[in-house]
Amino acid sequence: MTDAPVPDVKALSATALPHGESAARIAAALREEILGGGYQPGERIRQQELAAQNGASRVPVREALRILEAEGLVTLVANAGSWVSSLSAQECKEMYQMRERLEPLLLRFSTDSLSEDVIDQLQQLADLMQESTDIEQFIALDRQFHLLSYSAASTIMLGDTIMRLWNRTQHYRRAYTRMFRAERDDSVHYDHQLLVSALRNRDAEDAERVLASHIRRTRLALARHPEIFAA
Amino acid sequence: MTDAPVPDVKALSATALPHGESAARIAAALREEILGGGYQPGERIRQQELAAQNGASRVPVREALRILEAEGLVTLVANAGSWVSSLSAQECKEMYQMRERLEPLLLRFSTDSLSEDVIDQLQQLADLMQESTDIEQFIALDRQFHLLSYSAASTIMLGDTIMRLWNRTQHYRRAYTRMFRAERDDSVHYDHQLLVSALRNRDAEDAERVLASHIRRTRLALARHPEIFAA
DNA sequence: GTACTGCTGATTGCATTCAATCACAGCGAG
DNA sequence: CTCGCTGTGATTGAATGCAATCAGCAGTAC
Repeated sequence: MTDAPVPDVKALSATALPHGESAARIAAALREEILGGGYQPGERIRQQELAAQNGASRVPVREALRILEAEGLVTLVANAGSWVSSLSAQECKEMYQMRERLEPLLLRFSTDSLSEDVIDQLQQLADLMQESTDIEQFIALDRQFHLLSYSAASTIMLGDTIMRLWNRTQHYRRAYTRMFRAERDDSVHYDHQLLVSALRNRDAEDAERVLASHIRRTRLALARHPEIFAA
Repeated sequence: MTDAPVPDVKALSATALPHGESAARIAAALREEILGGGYQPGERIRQQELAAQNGASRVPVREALRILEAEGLVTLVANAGSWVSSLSAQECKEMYQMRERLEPLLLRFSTDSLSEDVIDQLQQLADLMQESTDIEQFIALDRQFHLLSYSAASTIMLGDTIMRLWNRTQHYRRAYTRMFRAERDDSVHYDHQLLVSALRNRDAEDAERVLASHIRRTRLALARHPEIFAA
């Protein structure tokens, strides 16, 4: 009972995987789990449990937790444990203000190099989102849309920082989306369409402005629903 | 010769320090060492060595390296080793562009809450810098000046991100400072004086503009000296 | 002389093991 | 009944030891 329940599967996957990537792999798995909603903010993470799930010992798990701590997704307290990070309304607002200034910059870097193909894909994603009824699907499409619009930018830290901002606010964006659907606010979709137009015209200036407004609008909408951050 | 040369001191400090903070402590020590110029970009970091220096085993050292990797100060490659991260001219430019957009925001958050005392200190630091002849001292004062100007802002991720940007570019700022002294460029000092004035007037708009120009000017100056990034 | 192969030492990656710390239940005193 | 104390179980922190991997070099074949 104290041993792993599926030792054969564990051995199978362990031997198939390369030596020297455990920490990164575990971190990636946990990250996906958190972003996907499998863990709630404030939920405790037990090292032993994670180790068993990934067929590894606690040492690489601890390294993985350090990685996610640095990304802000997990909070570690010495001798106490680790929890999925949660945000206050204030912190979330701050991150949206950062996004408001950073993402237009990344978009500018991307605009000129975007292929027509990718812009077509963006158009499709925007249309799909407008017709989407499933919340999880909408969340995924929205993320895809924006990240794809940045995909032609070859940056190091800027893209990375923005990814962190997206990840840390992911849970609250999901909570907000539930509200948004109730309120039937279509401005999000208009923003997306305007963005695609600006990109097609290679008008970086306009694209920056539209994107800044888009993020700002979301920030203000979030501010109107402080109940999301009740914790 | 393979053992630690000062086992007594090691034991002394180990027992005096709390249990459960090793990784953070080692990370902090290595961070200071890198920022202080003790390590050069591209220099290799050996786990065993670091462990011996800090009187710990390699396990917390590995956690510390993961922390610094996430901060961008260290680069890890599986089964190969870890090195102090180095930047290309392109990456450095990118980080300065990020700073150009983010730091004015942080300064805005800080402006209203800065006490007159702190503004006086800023004035003193600006004056000291102008008279400073030692490069290391100038670097330290400049860092103090800007971080102090942000000190009244109570942010979570914004301040953190900016600190990372400062840290990752620290080595190249040091290299640039050597150039700057040769070129006798005083615009840096004028910027600082203008910044103090704006803060004293509580003119956040003006402070933002001055700071953005200040950072932009440094970025352009760095771009004129690509030889700094020869690697 | 050059390219390839196998070996050796050094270094990293991870599992195991033990020590330190904390949370909490149960008990007793006021 | 409330407050404080103590002991036990659970959980984390870190040291040790072994396996996996890599870099460099000697030796050999061509």
